[in-house]
Amino acid sequence: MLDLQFICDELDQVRQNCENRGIQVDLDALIALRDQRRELITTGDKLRSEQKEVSGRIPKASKEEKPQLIAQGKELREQVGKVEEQQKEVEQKLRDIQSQIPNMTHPDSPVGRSEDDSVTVREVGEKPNFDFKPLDHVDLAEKLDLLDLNAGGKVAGHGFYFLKNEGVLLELALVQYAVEKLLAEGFTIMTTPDLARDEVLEGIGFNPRGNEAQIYSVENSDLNLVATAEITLGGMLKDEVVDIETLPIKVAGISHCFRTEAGAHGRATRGIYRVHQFTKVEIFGFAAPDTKLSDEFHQQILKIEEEIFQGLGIPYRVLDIATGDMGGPAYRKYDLEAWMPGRGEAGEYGEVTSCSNCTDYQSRRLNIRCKTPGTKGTQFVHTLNGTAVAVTRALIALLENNQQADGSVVVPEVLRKWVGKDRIEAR
RNA sequence: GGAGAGAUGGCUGAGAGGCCGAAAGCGCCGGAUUGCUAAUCCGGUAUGUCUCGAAAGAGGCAUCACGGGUUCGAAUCCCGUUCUCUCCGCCA
Repeated sequence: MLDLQFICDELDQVRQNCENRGIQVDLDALIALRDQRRELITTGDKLRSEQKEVSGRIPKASKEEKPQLIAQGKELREQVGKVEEQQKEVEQKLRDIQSQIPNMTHPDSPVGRSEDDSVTVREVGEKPNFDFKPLDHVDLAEKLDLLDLNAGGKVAGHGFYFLKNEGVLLELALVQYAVEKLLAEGFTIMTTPDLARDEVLEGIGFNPRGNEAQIYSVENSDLNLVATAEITLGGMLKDEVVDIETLPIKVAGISHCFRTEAGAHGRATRGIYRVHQFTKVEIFGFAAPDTKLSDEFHQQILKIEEEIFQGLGIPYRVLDIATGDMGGPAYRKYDLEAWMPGRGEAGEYGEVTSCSNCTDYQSRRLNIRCKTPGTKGTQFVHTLNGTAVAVTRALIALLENNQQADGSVVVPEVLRKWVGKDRIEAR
């Protein structure tokens, strides 16, 4: 959520930004509601002030005066009630509009409405040159007995899967590898709840119960299965004020992620590219409210993500995501797309990680602030997030890039200590 | 799951219908003293929001977990929710 004052002060900028991001918001209605709200506050404050004054006189008033003052107090109470009701209504409408407005955008982010407008920053690593027709991860996993999609479908429906044998070891190894890396980078690691309340989801920028919600919600409760540990890690400091000296706070969480993928039918439905549940190691940061600092932090997170894929020996490219494709909370966003030789006709890039600087967009609604000693007031912190490893997609890239002519898959050096072997052979 | 106790500022903790945005202490900031450090003394020190102001600032209102209610008036009384603690039950 953007600051209301900022929206009103910089209306043209905000309007242009909504345009760039392909979001339609009725900003004029917002301004009208803001004015209404202001008026109601002024009237309400006056009435309350009067009410306080009247009730303050009562204990000292004479017996004769009292009944009249009490009657006056009653009258004022009713008026105050009415104004407050109106104010609530107006504020609800105001908030509805306000929360549709996306974050402002980094001046260097490419402007454009679709993912095709995103800019490739760099391509890293050598794509493998196969002297045979490479298989896709589904065929590979079947040969090596790493994955059971049928069983997943039977038990929970399409989009669920069982990992088996070295598939499991690879999942655990990828998690360990990411955790080891993040520890070395000074992150505090945690495992996190796989469920979270509506208000936390909303604070992070997810819409838990809308029509096209990507979220599984639990009936008769305000809980939802999390789509990412970004939700829980960000929610961790909800309503707190931290000393600015403690920033940046660097955390990382291991969690399951659940996504309904509503409306995504038919798009890359084969295999485990688009699934309803996967394991992820997520990077999260709380930074001082200074775009220069949070941008630097953002670059650090990107660097970590890249080093993780470099370490795995998987070729990838970095995309600077276009304004229209980055989602509401992000101020700037990068994606890593790994080379997936089994995708499409002759291999394609597929998204494996992303990282965003959300500046104060999430913290404003979550009410996460920091305080600078010796100064008045508080400021909303900046939040950042990124994927260290999303297991299923990393697994796809890993299997497809490391396949051999005989159908076996070479285990990347860095994972061998956990997988316990160099190569996964067909059974 | 059952029974009970509780939630107060950055922290600890008093207050039990009006004199309470809230004692005291800690912490922090400014100053005095000080060879340095420590100690001592004095003063200041919540957040949000609206109005006025170029600003410094001044004023109104709100906030004692959250949401309702009672009352002329609620941190204080009542109801609901969330969370914490203790005991019992169950359990990996």
